[in-house]
Amino acid sequence: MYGSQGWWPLIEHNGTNPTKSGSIQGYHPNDYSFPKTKKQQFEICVGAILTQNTNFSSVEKSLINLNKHNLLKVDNLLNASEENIKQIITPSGYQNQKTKYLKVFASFFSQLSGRIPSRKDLLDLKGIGPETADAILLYAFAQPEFVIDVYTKRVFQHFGILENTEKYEDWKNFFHESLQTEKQKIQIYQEYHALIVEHAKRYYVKKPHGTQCPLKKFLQTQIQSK
DNA sequence: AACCAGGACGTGA
DNA sequence: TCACGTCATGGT
Repeated sequence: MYGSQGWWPLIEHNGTNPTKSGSIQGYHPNDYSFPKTKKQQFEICVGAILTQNTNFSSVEKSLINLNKHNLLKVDNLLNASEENIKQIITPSGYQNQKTKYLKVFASFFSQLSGRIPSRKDLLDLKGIGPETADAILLYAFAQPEFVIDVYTKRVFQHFGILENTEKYEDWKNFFHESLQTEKQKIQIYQEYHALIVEHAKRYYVKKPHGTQCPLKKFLQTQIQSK
């Protein structure tokens, strides 16, 4: 129903017909060949950190600001002063801590020199938790790591699939086990998470969550009474 | 005007 | 391990 979501959005790309509106027109539906450059790869990582507990439309402003100052290049971000970065990423909030997170990650990223980071190495970085690590791995490095966010939990706990109190890894295992396809796995993981977010934004923001959810038509028998 | 957004960290029990 | 407070801005 919603169609391809075109995640992860990029502020500059050569994709054709970005259909989704937004301040950066960066979505690229049905094109899973991104990131194409190291700068785009780094931009996705920066966006994943900036979007923690923040609306992505606010993150877009910060990303545009960063790009305007040419700070989406790793080396330039490493050389920038913290005060400068703080001011530039103010629109997306938490600028004091996120500036430090970006500095730490930029240092890590530059030392990768093209290699794919391990999940554990990412989690050891201050400011990178399980969700941000998986978002970076899935969308920036095309690794098969399903992303679990608050929306995912909201939708699937509504139908009694799992409880919100389950651990992050348990939620992730459920999706990995349910999506055991070798074919197009990365695309499916990327698309499915984006679709969950889109769906949850429509039916799981206002409380009580999910009252108008059209999936009830298919899953009603699984709703657990409380 | 209160609520929340594509979380993570630090603390004390 | 786990529950809870904190971090900041901007849109609805």
